[in-house]
Amino acid sequence: MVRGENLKAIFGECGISAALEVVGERWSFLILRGTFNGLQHFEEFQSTLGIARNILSNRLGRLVEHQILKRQADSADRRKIVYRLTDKGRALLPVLIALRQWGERWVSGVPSNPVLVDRLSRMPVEQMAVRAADGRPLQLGDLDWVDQSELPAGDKAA
Amino acid sequence: MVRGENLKAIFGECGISAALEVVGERWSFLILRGTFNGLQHFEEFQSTLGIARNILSNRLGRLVEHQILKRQADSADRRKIVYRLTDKGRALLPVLIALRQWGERWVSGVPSNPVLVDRLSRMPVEQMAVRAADGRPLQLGDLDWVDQSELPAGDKAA
DNA sequence: GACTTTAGGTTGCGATGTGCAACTTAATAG
DNA sequence: CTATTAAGTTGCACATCGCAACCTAAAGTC
Repeated sequence: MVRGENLKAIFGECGISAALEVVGERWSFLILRGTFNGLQHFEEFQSTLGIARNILSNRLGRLVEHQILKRQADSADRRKIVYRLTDKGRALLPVLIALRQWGERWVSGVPSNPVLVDRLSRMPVEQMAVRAADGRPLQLGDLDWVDQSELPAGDKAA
Repeated sequence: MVRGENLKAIFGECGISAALEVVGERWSFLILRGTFNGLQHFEEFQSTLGIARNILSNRLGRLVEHQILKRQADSADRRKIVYRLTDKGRALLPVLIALRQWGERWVSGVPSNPVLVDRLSRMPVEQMAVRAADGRPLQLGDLDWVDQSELPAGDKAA
């Protein structure tokens, strides 16, 4: 399966290109990481990330445009603008964590400190993995691409 | 937790920046998606992705340099060069799938066809999620960042 | 109320990155 | 032995990035 002539079909419809059009630019992921860690204001992003002001302005604008962040006036100080994650933005958490875990394991080598834990159990979260419906982690060789019509009826999409 | 002064500590050590230095450039993810879907040769990437030849050459070189792909001579045709995923490259699968699922759900709107299924059960894979040790999916509010030293002893890192 | 500082930008300009087309070099096919 | 294919490289135009300086409006300061 997935060889030769039908590659183009797969590629054309793939959600990855769609995602990258929205968050694929340099700095976008780092800005999002910032919001997940509590950054809210322009000057906070600028000083923490060291990004150029014009680029930051542009990226925040694009993220707002794509409804990944929302731009709100700060009620306490009318000079300030608060950038907050939307549901769409929050949904990027698995991507960010998968990227972080990969970077730790394969690039920086050491598990980052602080560690991400389950608030209740205080235990570190699992390694991100592609999983079967029963929770089994799947490797590349355990996967197939099939046409929607070939699915056993009534399955929810992945 | 994670407010104000200790933000910089978190950011500096975060695996996300490490990961992005290696795979954060434009086209890198799309090239990797290609390899996961079976692309192997320069001309295959070029014609399928529509990327400029000089950029493709540069990106493949960088991915090889970072040991995400390996460059092998094709035994059958000595003009051809085969680009293959290394273990480090294969380990990016969760990132790619998380990105794909997000793009499907929040950008393109429709689940992509073909669907990624478990080879054995023929059922679509689970939605990628950050999970507790017991497999429970965790939302942002269910998570905390803690210093390594605060962990109950003997936990494996996340 | 004038004066300074802070927040969130915008503008200009040089350096870097991207995309296209043409060229190269080596191996293979006819 | 000529043509074609694979995998690049080179030159050049154009877009994006990053830095520094500037701008505007709202707070704070006295």
